[in-house]
Amino acid sequence: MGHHCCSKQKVKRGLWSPEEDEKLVKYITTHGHGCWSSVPKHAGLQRCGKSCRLRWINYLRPDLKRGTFSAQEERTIIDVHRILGNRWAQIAKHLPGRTDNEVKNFWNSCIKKKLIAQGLDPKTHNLIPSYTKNNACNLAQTCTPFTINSHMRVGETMRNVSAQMNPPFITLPPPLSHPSLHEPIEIPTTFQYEDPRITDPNSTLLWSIKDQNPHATMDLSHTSSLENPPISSSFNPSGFGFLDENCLWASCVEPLETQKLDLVEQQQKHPQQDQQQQPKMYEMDFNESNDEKRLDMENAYNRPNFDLEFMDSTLMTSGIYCNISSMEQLAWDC
DNA sequence: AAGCTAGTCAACCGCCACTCC
DNA sequence: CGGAGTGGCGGTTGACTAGCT
Repeated sequence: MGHHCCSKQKVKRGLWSPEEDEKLVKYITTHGHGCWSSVPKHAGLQRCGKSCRLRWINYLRPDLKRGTFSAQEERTIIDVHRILGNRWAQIAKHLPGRTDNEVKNFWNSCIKKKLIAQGLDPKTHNLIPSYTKNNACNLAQTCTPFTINSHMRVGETMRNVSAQMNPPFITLPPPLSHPSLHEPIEIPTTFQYEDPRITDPNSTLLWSIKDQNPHATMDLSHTSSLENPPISSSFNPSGFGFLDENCLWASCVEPLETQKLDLVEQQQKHPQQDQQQQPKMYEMDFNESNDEKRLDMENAYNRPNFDLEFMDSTLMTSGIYCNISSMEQLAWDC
């Protein structure tokens, strides 16, 4: 059963001959495709319009790159796939000269296997539980969903904004190496953001972003809330982090997890004192029972104004994105 | 050399969303 | 409002090829 336009006419199927290609290219370059259903008739082809369209888009288009994917392209595919999932057409928009079909094939035939070989679930980019159990890294958690904890002090009160973002929304890169396989990328475990507008050092607002690796924690000290996304950022070539007119990112040596461990130790030593003096760390992880919040995130993702800059900064601070322009281009397709 | 297997990739299929009448 | 036509997309298939036995 074919498409509507195919059912009415006797159409040829299978591989295209050079003659057919020539006819199609000749017609489209002179007339444009216009209505695809009328293309085969005008071009003298015994194909359905849909087949012509596919052939043009996937093979005959003059701006196609073809050839093997570069390491950079592979990284881009993995990184965008981590966010968008199997939205091949959207992923392909980040790869000039590549088609969704090409990206999809490359993913299925190559990247997918590499991720599996690294013990990563190609769908979620999280560690596969069985792999984790057998892995020497001895991760206590297995496939913990990506979590954002925002500890915000508003006046004298702490307001907690926390969201769990199950894949495919955002996950951080795996703890040991990036799955692109071409080159290992060091992932900074902690980030500290200093807002120049905040003069009181005690008014620090914390964001922690945790992935499956408890040691790969991103601590964004006082950053914008989800409702107020960070201002557009630019890549800081000096190292991890970003510089822009309103934000200053800097990598921090001490992982948040270490800080938490210190807290635990101090709590054990001075349990009562601690409750009063230590900065409160409210945890409100959204588990699977909290579908409503998760749905909100999904809706937010599907909205045109989805906070891509937040994702941008999230990925960039993870050190996994080398080409910021392509991340900024995410703005168009959601 | 022949047969088998796995990988690659072009093309198809089926579905959905949109537009037009 | 609903159906037809169309474009677009993701999943899947199958032909082809390279490598191995």
